[in-house]
Amino acid sequence: MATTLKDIARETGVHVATVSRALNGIYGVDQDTRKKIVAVASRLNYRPNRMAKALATGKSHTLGLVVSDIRNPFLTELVRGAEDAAYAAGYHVLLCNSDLDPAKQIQYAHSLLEKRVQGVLMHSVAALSEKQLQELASYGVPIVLLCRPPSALAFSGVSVDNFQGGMLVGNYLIRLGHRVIAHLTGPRHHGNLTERANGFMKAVEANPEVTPIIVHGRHNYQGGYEMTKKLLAQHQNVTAVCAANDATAFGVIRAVFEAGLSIPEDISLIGFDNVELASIVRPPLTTVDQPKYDMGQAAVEILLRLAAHPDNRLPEHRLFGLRLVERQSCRPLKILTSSIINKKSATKFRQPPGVQ
Amino acid sequence: MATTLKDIARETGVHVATVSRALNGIYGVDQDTRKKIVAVASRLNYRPNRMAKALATGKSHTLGLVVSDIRNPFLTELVRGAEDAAYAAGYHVLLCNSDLDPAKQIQYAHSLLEKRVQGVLMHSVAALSEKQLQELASYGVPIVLLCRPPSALAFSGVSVDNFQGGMLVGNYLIRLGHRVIAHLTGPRHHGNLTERANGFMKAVEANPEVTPIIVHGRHNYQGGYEMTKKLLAQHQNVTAVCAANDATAFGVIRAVFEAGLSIPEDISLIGFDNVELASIVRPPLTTVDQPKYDMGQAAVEILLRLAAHPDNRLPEHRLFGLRLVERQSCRPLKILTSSIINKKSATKFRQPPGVQ
DNA sequence: CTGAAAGCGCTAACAG
DNA sequence: CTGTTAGCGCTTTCAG
Repeated sequence: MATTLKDIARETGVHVATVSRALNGIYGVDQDTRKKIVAVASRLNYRPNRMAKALATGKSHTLGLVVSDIRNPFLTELVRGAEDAAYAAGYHVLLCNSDLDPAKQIQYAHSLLEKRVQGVLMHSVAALSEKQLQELASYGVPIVLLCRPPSALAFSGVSVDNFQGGMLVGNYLIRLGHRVIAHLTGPRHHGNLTERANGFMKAVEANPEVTPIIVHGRHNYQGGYEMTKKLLAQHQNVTAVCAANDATAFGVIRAVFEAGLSIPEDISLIGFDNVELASIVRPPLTTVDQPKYDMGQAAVEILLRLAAHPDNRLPEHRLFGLRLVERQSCRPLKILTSSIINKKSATKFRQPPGVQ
Repeated sequence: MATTLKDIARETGVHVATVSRALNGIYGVDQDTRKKIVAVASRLNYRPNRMAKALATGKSHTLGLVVSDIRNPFLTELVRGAEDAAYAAGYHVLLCNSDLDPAKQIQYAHSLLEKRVQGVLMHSVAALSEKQLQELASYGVPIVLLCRPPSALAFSGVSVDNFQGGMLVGNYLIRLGHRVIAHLTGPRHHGNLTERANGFMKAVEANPEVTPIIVHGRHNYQGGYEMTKKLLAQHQNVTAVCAANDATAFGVIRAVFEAGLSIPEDISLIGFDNVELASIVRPPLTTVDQPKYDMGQAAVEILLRLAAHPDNRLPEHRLFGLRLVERQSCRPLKILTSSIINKKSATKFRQPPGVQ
């Protein structure tokens, strides 16, 4: 069907090896024969069969990428960064959505290995056991973990310091004067989110005058909405809430709004991730920026370096910095000691316990 | 490195062909030898080399998918639908981001063909010439076009009727009583968006009392913002705007807000696409739903059917229905004839020309 | 039921 | 500079 080296060889009257050399621009082919070969190749619309090439060379020029769900804007951005880096290096990426299902994750990983990808990027691997990961690694194909803390497992990876991120958020809110702060987090043992919660608590503990309220729930829009409903019903005195991530924060916005309150007038809100939407929503969301795109890119860079040196496979972990991006969902809280509170804000704004 | 059929054959004392048969569950292998082979295979952690298999069988079990930018939420959803359908059928998908660059698009398509994908899904092919598409098609690999109208080109595809969608929007707004309606669209010859604009105009023309205002610009958040700034400055009397898509509508929201007006009180707004965000933004956006996920899924189904029948390659086009989803960004306009206008709305709401 | 052999399309020494 | 040969790992007749 498709034209092959052999076709060109026959047509040109030379051996396929020569055609191969000519087309691959290897030094050592007569200019005239090369010209002729190239001409025939283009006339016949020759397209090299990369699978055959890959089989022969052992290089598929393909990477695997498994994420839980590409529709998560955080992951979308990460994937784009990865794809761009791969493309720039002449690689393609096979995209897999695991839906956080460990079995599906493993299955995908195996399929990828069978397709002889030269490396695989994995996100949301928290649910995999160390044994499972080791098994995958045992095939000799480099694996880079996305958004997992640097571990003793000796896997390469890219991540941010979530603990520090949590502290960042906590301190920010405290510095603004908030004293009753709710933190909406995920399920009880979600690695990254728990780290954020811990960081937050660390900040709080350094300031005995602040009261933290930790709420567990689903860390998404719906979950944020539900957690906030509950929160608002039980704690009239919160003046600030920080959410596990932006998606959760969006749910908070809705719930706060439905409760007849305003952000940031009554409740200061801060998210985490800085997805695109954070700047579009109203009020524009103050949040912590994770360099998603760069992380995807870096992960591929590490992967390719690892793939290029089957010897010297020293794992590498890149830790990215976090940055608070202030928008309009937080406001400084006037404290008792700050003498003057004008009428308007006194009635319109929620005040910390004791103020009213 | 990796264990191969040959390894298993040696270990088991049979020929590789037998091993192949045994492992592929082909009828005609002694139960005992099969058992032994399977045992050895699993002991050696055998993973078939799919590339070799693909080379031998001519089936790569891989599909190509080129979109402009996965970060476009519309496309994200589409991609997810496609990936799910592919996975369900035992296929993988290679994801490519072309950034709407025709050269990059063609280049990606060629790379995919060289990797012997069994089919390719392409979005945003408007910029490609018929000749270019034909060239790609000439390789005999089925191609399904995403979001292009059924054409004479005899390509398979999935799409919606954008013209009808435009009418749907126009009629809805007219029925609500709006008389000066702006339509924010894209560049002058953007196929789909132009169709929507045409459909909108069709609706308007059937109602002589309605004044349409067409604004061209970039069909994204920023563009929507800019177009609206201009619109509001030049036309004090608009009471409704429909945007080319949701992203544009989000820009409208911001601009309207900054102008000190409210949605839907002063301006009724309607989008197109129904991306997830549409229900999250405030006010929740009334829009036209495109079944993105289903379209991605359907496209893969068509592709696989085409791939399965190299003979009988009758192109198939699936046209999906559009559905108006009413949320809270539009309000009915009180007309002169509707006798009573209470004080509050008279001062607070914008009224059509002549009312104030 | 199983072995032998050829082949998928390309690369990579190794000779000439 | 170019042809020969072997081989990547698996499938698939064709014999036996």
